[in-house]
Amino acid sequence: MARTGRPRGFDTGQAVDAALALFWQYGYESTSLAQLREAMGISSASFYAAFSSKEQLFEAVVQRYLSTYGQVTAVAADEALAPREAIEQTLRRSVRMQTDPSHPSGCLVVLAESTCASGNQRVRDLLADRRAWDRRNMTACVERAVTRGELPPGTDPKALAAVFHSFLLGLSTQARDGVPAADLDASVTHVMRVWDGMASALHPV
Amino acid sequence: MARTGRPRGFDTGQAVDAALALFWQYGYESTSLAQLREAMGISSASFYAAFSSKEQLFEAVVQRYLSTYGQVTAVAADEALAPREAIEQTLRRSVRMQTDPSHPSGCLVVLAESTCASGNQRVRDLLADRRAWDRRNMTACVERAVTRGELPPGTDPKALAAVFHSFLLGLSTQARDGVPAADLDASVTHVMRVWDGMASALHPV
DNA sequence: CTAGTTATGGATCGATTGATCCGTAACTAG
DNA sequence: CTAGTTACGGATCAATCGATCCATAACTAG
Repeated sequence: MARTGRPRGFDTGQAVDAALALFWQYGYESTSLAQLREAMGISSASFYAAFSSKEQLFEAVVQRYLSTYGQVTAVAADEALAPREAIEQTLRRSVRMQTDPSHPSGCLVVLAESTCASGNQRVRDLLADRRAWDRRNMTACVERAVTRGELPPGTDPKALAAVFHSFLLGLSTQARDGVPAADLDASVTHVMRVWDGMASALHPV
Repeated sequence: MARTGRPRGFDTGQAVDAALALFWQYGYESTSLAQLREAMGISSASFYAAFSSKEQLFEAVVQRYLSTYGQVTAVAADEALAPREAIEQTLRRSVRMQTDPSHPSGCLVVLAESTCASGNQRVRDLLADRRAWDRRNMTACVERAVTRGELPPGTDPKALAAVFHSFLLGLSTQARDGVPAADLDASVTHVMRVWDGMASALHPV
């Protein structure tokens, strides 16, 4: 059944996508309501009727980002994949996504709120939670690899995961600084040697 | 000879240090003039007489940062060191510095302006220049290693440097997210295996 | 001493911030 | 049709932004 009252004059999904592009480019605090309203093509009243506040809009934007672009890191949580493959694919897909010229470079989760006023702790936590999730997935990959006998028993999962996660986080700044995608993709091949170096201890010559 | 006129009632160096702490913690845009003036304990007039503008104060702050905390990455430019040692020390010192609880975590150069309003491009460039400098130093380390016969002739300096630089850049976000220094230091040991893996091609079994 | 110079506190600037309010338009239910 | 509901454009809010101005204080040169 159709809802009563005057119908909304704009598409909420498209408005969130427009906001996503702005928050991704400029970050949370540096994107103003005026910018958002102009990109959405709506008035102040319509904005608050639809999204309640800047912060709640940002939450919707993050949710949208995570369910689309952000999915590139979800392979790390796929237990059907071999652990090494899961991590390598996480890195390669992240490189490709973050350097895609059809949208702002880097990752919104890393860039949108690296530093912020103390009043926006909620926004920071929102993104920090996702980073922690990625980190846990990568750590779990290493732990699974040890269980499966693909890495030596003495492996330190936290330290090894920190290598790949740090590399992943650094991609955002590199992408923003204009490092070519080809260089980044080649560097993924190199960083995966960390894994192989650990694994080679399992096959003594 | 003493300068004429009423003497300054505060120490400029201490004021810059106070500003450094704020910009490091909250970033450039999120640190307000009111915060800065309160931390410095001076009035608006004194502020502008001494520093001209928020942007110029930030430049002084960056200069101060680079000549102190930021020196941890300067070892990468030291050609007296063995290239591998230079890179490893850059990473280890960065871990120690960025996790030191006596000041804000992470690196100001990476965190203070990852995203910004279009009007602050100047500030962004200021920090991006330093990141590019670090990157060039690390690339030069790899190139020197090839010249010195410590890495194979076919090595891709850009790709290999991208591994270490991406790892370095990622440290800031990890430090902000509270990853323990011990985990990060252990991960440096692991990431250096990328270098050793390349170098081992020089010594076929 | 006086004249010149610089720094000070504090009021204040115009612009912009995120957010609210109001009268009206556009729709549905009955 | 009328009554009820929701969305609209646009004016406007208090707060804060970075920055400026002015009268006065505190110093030096002569």
